[in-house]
Amino acid sequence: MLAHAASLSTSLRATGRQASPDRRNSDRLFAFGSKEKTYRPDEQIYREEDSADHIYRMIRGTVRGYKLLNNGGRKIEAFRIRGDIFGLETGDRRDCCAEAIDNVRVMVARRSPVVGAPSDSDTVSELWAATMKELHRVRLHALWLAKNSEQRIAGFLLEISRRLGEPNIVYLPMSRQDIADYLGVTIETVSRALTQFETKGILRRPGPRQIALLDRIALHRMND
Amino acid sequence: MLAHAASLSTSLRATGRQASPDRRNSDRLFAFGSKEKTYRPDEQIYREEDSADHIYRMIRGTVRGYKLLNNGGRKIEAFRIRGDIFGLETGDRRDCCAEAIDNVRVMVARRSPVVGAPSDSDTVSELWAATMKELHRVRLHALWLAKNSEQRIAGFLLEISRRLGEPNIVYLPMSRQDIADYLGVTIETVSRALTQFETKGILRRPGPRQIALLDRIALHRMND
DNA sequence: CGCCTAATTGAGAAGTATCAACAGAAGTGG
DNA sequence: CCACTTCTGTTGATACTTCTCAATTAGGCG
Repeated sequence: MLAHAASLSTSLRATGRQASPDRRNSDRLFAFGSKEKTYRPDEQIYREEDSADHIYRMIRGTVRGYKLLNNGGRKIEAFRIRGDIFGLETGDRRDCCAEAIDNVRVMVARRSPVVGAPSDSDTVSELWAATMKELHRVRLHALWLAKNSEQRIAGFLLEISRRLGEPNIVYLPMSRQDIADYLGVTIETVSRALTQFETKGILRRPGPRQIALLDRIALHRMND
Repeated sequence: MLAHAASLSTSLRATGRQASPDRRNSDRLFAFGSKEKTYRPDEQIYREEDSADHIYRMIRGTVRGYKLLNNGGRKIEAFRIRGDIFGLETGDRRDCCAEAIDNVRVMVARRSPVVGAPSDSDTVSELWAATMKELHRVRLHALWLAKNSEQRIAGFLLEISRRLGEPNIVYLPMSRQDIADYLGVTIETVSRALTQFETKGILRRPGPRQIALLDRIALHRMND
């Protein structure tokens, strides 16, 4: 029982840092009867109002989590990439959709055994870590409410680059429409900001889906 | 142990609904060695980078949780009112400030005993419920990224009215600047939207801090 | 190559911020 | 009690940002 307490406490403290995509970080969550599934581009993983029976860990590819707006629009809440855990809901029904952007491979675990496995303290700890990480991410996203389009797009580039391991060239898995729906702006605004950044020498675009960040400092300065 | 599993599961499911401000909902969290504290208007409760040792439950008054932006601005992340639990952090340091708006009374509990009390399944359950409720709230807030000023202000009025129990007249505890910083717009934009709503007969303003919502349906229509 | 879709660019309209002026309420001191 | 100050909120004019709609270009793929 003390072990339980210690691990829960540890997980609460550990989530200030970003968890590595290392599989071991969520081994316990997906230890019992979990299985792998694959999805094709634009294939739905779950819809709003589906029962929230399972949680997922990304193995490969990119997933968009989004809500359909009543005006016909769409708001993307998160992009999930390798190592991310998603599908943690507040109720027993999904409150957003999830669908594959490209070819996706995930691990799927039933939520009930995970939630109801109290003797395994590591499982509880991992669930806390994943939940706290998600809370932190959403809080940061909500901060963008006070930012203009340039700042949002700069922030997006830094975020996606960091999560992909800061490669020389970022290969964007998502379309301009996806980016726009994530940031709450239009595709034209995204496009214009990228053009402007390229003009200033902040980035270079070898192709529409490829972006080389030449000056991360400049991007950081916009947000701070 | 099965009781633990059941309660954890239950709390996950229960948080889709809004918890009532009833004290019993968080009795266990504040059962051990918690004490009450009061704060005067604009008094700081904690700062960013303070150690996140305690969690709080609102008894009376209103608190703003906010981050200072590097451009000198301020982004309010949440208003906390009677019954709300706040101070749940992802790391061991505060990542936002909290300060009293009016005369505030809170219950304060050390986080460590709460987190490290595994034998009390209700405590774990309540911590889950509070965390999940917070996650849900922040997710909704992030959705406003895609909304214009009119929609944000309509949404704010509905939110604050609902949380205060939908009285005939909403007495706003916070200033226009607070509202503006919460929504990511300017005070002038807030003011103009209120004027426009009043012109349309959607609301009436007996005073600057008093708003009578005459047509909630119209406000809902703006967001949907 | 030719088709189809995604992305970019341009022009004008709409939305929002900025700056300035004004109004009203609350507090202060005579 | 009144004059004065101060603070908050509202209103107006203008500049800037972002959206909308349309046209064009660039890439991907048969």
